[in-house]
Amino acid sequence: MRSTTESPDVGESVDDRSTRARIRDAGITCIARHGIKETTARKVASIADVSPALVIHHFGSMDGLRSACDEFVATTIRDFKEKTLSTGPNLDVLAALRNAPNGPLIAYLAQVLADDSPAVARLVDGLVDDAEGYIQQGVDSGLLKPTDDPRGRAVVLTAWGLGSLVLHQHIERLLGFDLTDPDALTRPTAGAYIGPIYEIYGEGILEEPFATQVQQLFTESEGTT
Amino acid sequence: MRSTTESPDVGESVDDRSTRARIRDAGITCIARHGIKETTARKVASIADVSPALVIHHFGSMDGLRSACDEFVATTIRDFKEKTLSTGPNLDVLAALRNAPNGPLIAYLAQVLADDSPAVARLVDGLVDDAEGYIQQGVDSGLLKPTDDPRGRAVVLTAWGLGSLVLHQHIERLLGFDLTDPDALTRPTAGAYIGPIYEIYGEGILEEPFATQVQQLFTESEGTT
DNA sequence: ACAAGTACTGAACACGCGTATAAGATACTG
DNA sequence: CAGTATCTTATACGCGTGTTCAGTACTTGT
Repeated sequence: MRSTTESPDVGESVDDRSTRARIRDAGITCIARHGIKETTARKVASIADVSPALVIHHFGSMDGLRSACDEFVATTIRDFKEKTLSTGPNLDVLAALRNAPNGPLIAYLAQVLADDSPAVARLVDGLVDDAEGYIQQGVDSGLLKPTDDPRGRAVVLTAWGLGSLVLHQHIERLLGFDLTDPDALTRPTAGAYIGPIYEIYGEGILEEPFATQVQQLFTESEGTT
Repeated sequence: MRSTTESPDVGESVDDRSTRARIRDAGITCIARHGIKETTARKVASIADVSPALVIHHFGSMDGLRSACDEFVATTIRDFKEKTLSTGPNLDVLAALRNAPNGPLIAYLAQVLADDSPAVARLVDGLVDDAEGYIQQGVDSGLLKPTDDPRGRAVVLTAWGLGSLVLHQHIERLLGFDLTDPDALTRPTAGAYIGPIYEIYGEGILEEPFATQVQQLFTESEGTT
């Protein structure tokens, strides 16, 4: 079908290292920087150094570009997770993604998570699935306490991680720690954010007698559903 | 100055129960339903059943309307919190707001939290302050464990609560529980969300030996700042 | 070398947007 | 009653948007 100067039988990868990929990456960059609604065909075109018409020519519409960006980010994340799955259990949903090299993935996520799309929904579902797996690993290896509701715990932990990412501006204002920074974990202010988290993860925040009391309150009202 | 058919010396309240307030409420409703970027002068005008020009006439610009909405929601929340402050400590940032009667406050928050604005930043800061106060109360009364970093704990807990709110669509998809529902806490699916949370709040998720290990790791790298 | 098809651009279209302006309606003040 | 200030609307302007279209450069297959 289409080829540049290389062998045309590779299909996807040839198609991808060309202008079309540059435009897609420009879209990801623009969304990561300015958000979805501020990402216009002309801005993307200017970043990719092409004409606005070419954006439409390659992706059909701005919606098509959006889908392509979502899809690409999702598969990139999935691929990267597979590669680093052997790192072992991790409670930070984003820990693995931080080391990913392909552009501003985390900032893109922060912008896109709030505004729902099918690809993002699938991505989040995948992250929850992974979290559930990681947690199970942790339980098996004796690092994490077991639970009656592994799925619920995975959803809550993922929501906390991703939700904090979406609110990164507030967290940065309040703690001086920017979650969208790729090197966030090595910053000196990282402890201000991670410290309280692992304090809660470690021992909880409820005093013992009250903890078991609340615990029973909620294990009564469910469990039989 | 301005009055309808009532005494003109009350100032604000007279100004407020009239068309201007209807437009402001229409703005809040529209933002809560469709988000900020989708909230246009014409849509707001249609909801308030007035002409688009009147929106500008009363608020100067769409930015003015946005500010007025932010301000109104913020003061409404602040007022309501003051009224129900005697309820005692609470770990759910939104628990108090749920009972607030004035329209879709929570849905408004969910739409606005991601997209920063000065009023929202102040509101979030206030919520963190309140959380810190609540937590201190809890510690004093023996319900909550003390911490070396009360501020950090308050920020993290608030971020978790608000972040989950922003991601309500994902949580609803995964757990069947809608955080923007004013009566969310009475729904039968509430336990699926609240259960895991209070399990973590109660006992944490890390097994004891590993917990203290991680704990020391992070108390070493900070504390001296 | 020639035909065909693809990559790419510049200009233009229709549309929805925020907003200004002028005029009409309405209600207070004297 | 007239005068005046405010409320409210209809209309229109300018702009940025997504997208279309005609046309040019270039690459590819034969």
